[in-house]
Amino acid sequence: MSAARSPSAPPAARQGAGPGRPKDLGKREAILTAARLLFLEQGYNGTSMDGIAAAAGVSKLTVYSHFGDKEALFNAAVQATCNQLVPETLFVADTSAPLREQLLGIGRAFFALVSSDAALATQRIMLSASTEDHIRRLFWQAGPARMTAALGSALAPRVASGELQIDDLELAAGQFFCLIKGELHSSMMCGLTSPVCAEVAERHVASSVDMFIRAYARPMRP
Amino acid sequence: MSAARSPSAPPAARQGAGPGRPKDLGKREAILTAARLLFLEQGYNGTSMDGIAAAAGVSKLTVYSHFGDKEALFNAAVQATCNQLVPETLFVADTSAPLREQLLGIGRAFFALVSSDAALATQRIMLSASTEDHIRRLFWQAGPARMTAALGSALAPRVASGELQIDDLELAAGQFFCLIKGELHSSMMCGLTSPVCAEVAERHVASSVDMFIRAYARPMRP
DNA sequence: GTCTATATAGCGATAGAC
DNA sequence: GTCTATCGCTATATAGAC
Repeated sequence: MSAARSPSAPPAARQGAGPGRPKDLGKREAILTAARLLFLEQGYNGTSMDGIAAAAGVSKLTVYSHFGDKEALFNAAVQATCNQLVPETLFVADTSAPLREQLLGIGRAFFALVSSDAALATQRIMLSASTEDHIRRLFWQAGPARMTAALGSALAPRVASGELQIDDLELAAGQFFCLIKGELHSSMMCGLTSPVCAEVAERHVASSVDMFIRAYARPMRP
Repeated sequence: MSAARSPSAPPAARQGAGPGRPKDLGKREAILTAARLLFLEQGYNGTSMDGIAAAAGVSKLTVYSHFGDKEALFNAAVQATCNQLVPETLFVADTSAPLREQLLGIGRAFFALVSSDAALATQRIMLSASTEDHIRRLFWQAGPARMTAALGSALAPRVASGELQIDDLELAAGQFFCLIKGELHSSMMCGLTSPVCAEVAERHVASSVDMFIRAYARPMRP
């Protein structure tokens, strides 16, 4: 239902700029881009190699020649997406700003990250029953584990200075991220409130930060 | 690879007790039970109608005669599982017990619920990309929405008495459940720490409850 | 009302031509 | 190195016998 292309048309001059560039890398990149998009949109089982080849503008055998089989292509797409989604420098331990401002900044960035369409789709794929456990663990290491570790490091100076009273830094970091995600994130994963308006998001982040501060800020007895 | 049954053997006297019972209801129930189990174990796409028929001990056409097609059977399985998973009476507003004890009881029950294999599998199915949004919303109404509303009602007397200082009850209830689930739940969804030991779970619930109390218990100025 | 056997279609992976 | 055409397998859904 998609054979509208005449078989004698030259396939070149459609992908990039000049015909003299190395075709290999361009096609490989196009395949990987198409695979990432389709896997995120339709899941592993819902995506066919034919569809990836068609979306990339290449033939199916070209896909198989670059990546071995479907699972290898899926792994490559997962790696690429994870590496792009989580930035290298997550949070700077900015002890000069007030605590609430620092937490608000981290909370806004994290909520925007997990609320993005790409992240929602990634989580759907990762938590799907058809995804194997070793892929899920790979995602856990590349995503949530790095986040909690980074937040723990960012919060350590506040604990050392006595501004925060936290026994278990990793536990508190996990609690912070769970609050920031909140039920809003769960409802988005369930298809409700798909694009949450900026004002609602800001109020949600502020509520979470304030609750975290009330629970962990220095109590009355120094 | 499973044709070990002789075709001349009578298929009766294998399902229930007596041959005089109505076969219709028994087979329908068997099909629904098998469908629920397999859908939870292997997801929608991963489960075949052949597998359901084999697990139920009936033929494939019997499945099609009772439920119209695969999607209708899936919907029926989802409805049945949701209705069974969430108990009718969730929490009693036990204002006689101390606050911490009440929250610990609710937290233990909720954590045990969302950590059960059935609930984990249900959430995998619900959040999967292949599940349609209207099914997800149905699950949201039957599950999380009822939980937060019930906890809000259970906490209302504590707020009225001044023991808790909460502006938005629904928000606080959602925060409580997010804390109880915590990163432990996310890691379980990702295949790590599959059966969490009782001691770890108890410490996790207690940490969440204590943080909630520190954030929302009556401040120093009455 | 139920079962065996089959039609139809889509997908993953491959053979051979250019 | 790339494309067209094809094999083998599986799954949904159905036709006809008992």
